[in-house]
Amino acid sequence: MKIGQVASEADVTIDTVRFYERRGVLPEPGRRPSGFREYPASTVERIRMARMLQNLGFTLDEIIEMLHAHDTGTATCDSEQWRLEGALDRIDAKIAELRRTRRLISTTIKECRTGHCRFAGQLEGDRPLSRTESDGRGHR
Amino acid sequence: MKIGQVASEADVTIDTVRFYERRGVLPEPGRRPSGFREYPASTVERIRMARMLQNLGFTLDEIIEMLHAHDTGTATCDSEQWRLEGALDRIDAKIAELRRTRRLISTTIKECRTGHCRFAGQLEGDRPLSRTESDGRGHR
DNA sequence: GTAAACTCTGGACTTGAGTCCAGAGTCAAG
DNA sequence: CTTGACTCTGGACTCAAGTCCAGAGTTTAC
Repeated sequence: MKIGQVASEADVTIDTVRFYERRGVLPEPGRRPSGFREYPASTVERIRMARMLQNLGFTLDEIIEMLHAHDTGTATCDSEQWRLEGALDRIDAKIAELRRTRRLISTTIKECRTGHCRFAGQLEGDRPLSRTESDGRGHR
Repeated sequence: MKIGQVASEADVTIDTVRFYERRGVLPEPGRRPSGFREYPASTVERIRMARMLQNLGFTLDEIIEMLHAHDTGTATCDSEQWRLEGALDRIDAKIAELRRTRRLISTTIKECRTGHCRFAGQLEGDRPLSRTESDGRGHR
């Protein structure tokens, strides 16, 4: 596969594919005599996996580490080495954290409903300032 | 509270507190006659909440939106308006996505164990086309 | 055998989220 | 008081993760 096809199937730009190569997310692909990169179909999966992990808040460096661990672990694939599993631990940790945060938000909402908002006094309540200016610029 | 105390209790730097103010995560605080910012204790909670959400992969803009929705909803706190709940939906969505990704990784690991790694052929040494065919165990 | 579409390299640019001064004023403990 | 810690502003800087060229070569469909 040429880079364009890989990119479109993995739903990223060509630039991103090349960037991933520079960063080490993807190994250097083979080249045609013309210099064009030639990818195995599996590259699409690899990119998709990387994007998923990124979406979940992992940095490229973490992802590179996971994939690299996988790559090298693959050498002894049936051993316990395959550390892509580290990703599972991380994901479990993240899920747990999401649950905690969810509970906290839930609580916060209930508190607010009963008039004990823990963010009270941020704007209303203590009018001191910030609400006064009418530039409407608001936040964001 | 002065900025330094807020920062240390929320476990961020003073610069971050001021940055959050510029971005709108925090409303403009009151000032002492000297010009020093004066924060209500609740600011610490607000920052902690923001950090938690960030940790989970939400961008500052999303967080600002959630908090702002909360702030304005607060005015009618017992109404249905309180859209911080949007955060709950997002968190639920994220948990669902984490689960899906977890399953995918799990599968990938199993595949590899049985010699059908979907990333096969990425490393050099990859037999020409990543056939990853049933040559038995992983690879190499 | 041509266009149109694709790919190459290398570097510059962007955006998000901070981080780091410098120079000057303020606070609080002794 | 004085001194050392704290705070102010505004702008420059960093780092990650892309994104966007320009100018030149390659492939493919007609």
